[in-house]
Amino acid sequence: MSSIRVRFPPSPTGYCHVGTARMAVLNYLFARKHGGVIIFRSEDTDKERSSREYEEDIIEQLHWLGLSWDEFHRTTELVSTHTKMLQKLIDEDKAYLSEEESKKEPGKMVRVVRMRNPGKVVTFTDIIRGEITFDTTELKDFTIARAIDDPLYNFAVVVDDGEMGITHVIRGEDHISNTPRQILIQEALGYPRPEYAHYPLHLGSDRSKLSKRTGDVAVRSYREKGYLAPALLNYLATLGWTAPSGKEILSLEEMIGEFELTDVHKSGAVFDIEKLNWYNRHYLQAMLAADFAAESNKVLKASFDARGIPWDEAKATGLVPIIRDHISVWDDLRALADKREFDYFFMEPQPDASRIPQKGVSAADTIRHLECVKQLLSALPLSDYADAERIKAAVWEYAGAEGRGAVLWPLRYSLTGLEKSPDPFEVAHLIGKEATLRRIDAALAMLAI
RNA sequence: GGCCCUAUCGUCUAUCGGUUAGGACACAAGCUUCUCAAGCUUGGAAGCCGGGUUCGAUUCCCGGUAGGGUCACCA
Repeated sequence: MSSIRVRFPPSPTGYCHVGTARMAVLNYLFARKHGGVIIFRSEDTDKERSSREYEEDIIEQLHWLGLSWDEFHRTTELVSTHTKMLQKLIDEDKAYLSEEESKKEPGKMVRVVRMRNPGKVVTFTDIIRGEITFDTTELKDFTIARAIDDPLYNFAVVVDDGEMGITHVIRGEDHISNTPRQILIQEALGYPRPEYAHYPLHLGSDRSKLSKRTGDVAVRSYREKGYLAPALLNYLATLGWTAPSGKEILSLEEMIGEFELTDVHKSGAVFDIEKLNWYNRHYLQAMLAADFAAESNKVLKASFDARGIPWDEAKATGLVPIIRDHISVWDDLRALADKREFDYFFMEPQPDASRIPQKGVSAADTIRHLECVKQLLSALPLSDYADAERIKAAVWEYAGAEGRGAVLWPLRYSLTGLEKSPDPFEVAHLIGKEATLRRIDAALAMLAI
């Protein structure tokens, strides 16, 4: 039996940020590794900026990533306890009500609660960074509540952590300077001090704070672009943590098995979209064929529908293997489809006559090659079109003798109308014998003019 | 600016005083059925600077520099 208790304390003031996800992942791995309890606590003390919509998004995205928790709370639902503790501090003269002019609304008088700062040196041991010391006198008598029934974050956090028996506070290093304040409140209230672990923040490509300017920060936008949950999860976990085994590709279970807070790095890491893409490609390749095909067809169909091109499910399904090794993210497929990269599978291509011959090869020779290939392919029984390898075998000898490029380029270009595409055998296999011969004829006709 | 934290290839990192400083992403070249993609092979690429400690420092200590964080009646 473990007594470890951690928390996910996001403030619902925006859509689930990748930083929030990373915080949750680290807490999750630690808690699950040690059989601890995870408490999701929505830090909604800022009533003006918090909203249920954001809270729901955070819950939805964390679930999408595969994370879970054992208890759910909202800070604002715990205010009566906060008020009680605030009053206790005031009664003991460890805090006091202070009548001052409002900073937010100049001219208006408010009664905030200020901590009576004992002004001492606070030292705490961080699991990731070791000993950290602060002289708290410079903090003066800091504010802990806007009013007796309206606590500020630093106060609410300490009370909630204390009441919920939190044993490990795992959070980003932006909170490291909050820690001495919180320890002061904690000591005044008599709560035990939890273990602290402050991990470094991840940075944007220019090493500044990751923001909308340096890249996407919302988990939902990665999801919308077609990143896979296990890929984002894997990347986020290994950004700032290295598994002892040295493995870079790890499932959630494997990460739990290998995770230790002491292996979390001390320096900030740049969020590298290229590496995320690599992870995503890996997980895309690992998808079950049927699942991949279903999603692939969905994305492709949306593009075709949008452009009014007739949809052919069977052809699209045949395309799946080609798509599979051309994309890293589903968005890549969307972009390819919108750029008409796959249109030739569904409709006649629009080749440019001048580009049918391979560079340096005459039109006359090209016509001759195309005629020969046409003979070979037309002699090939329909059943052989079920296998690209047999189509290849049919023309391979001729192409080898006459120059592969001189033969294969016009073949492929005639079938696709594109300078870049999968090989002609694969294409012929997918569009079938009839279309293959028809397209060769069309190319021949263009060249004859 | 004060305080706190950090510092190895372009990026993510390994190294826990002695290594030809290893790996991954990205990049380049070559190969593999014309093009593209994938794959395979090969290659270039790093210890911020200055002092110590030590027989020996990337590693330990100090200083500098740089970057980040934080200095709210936000969280």
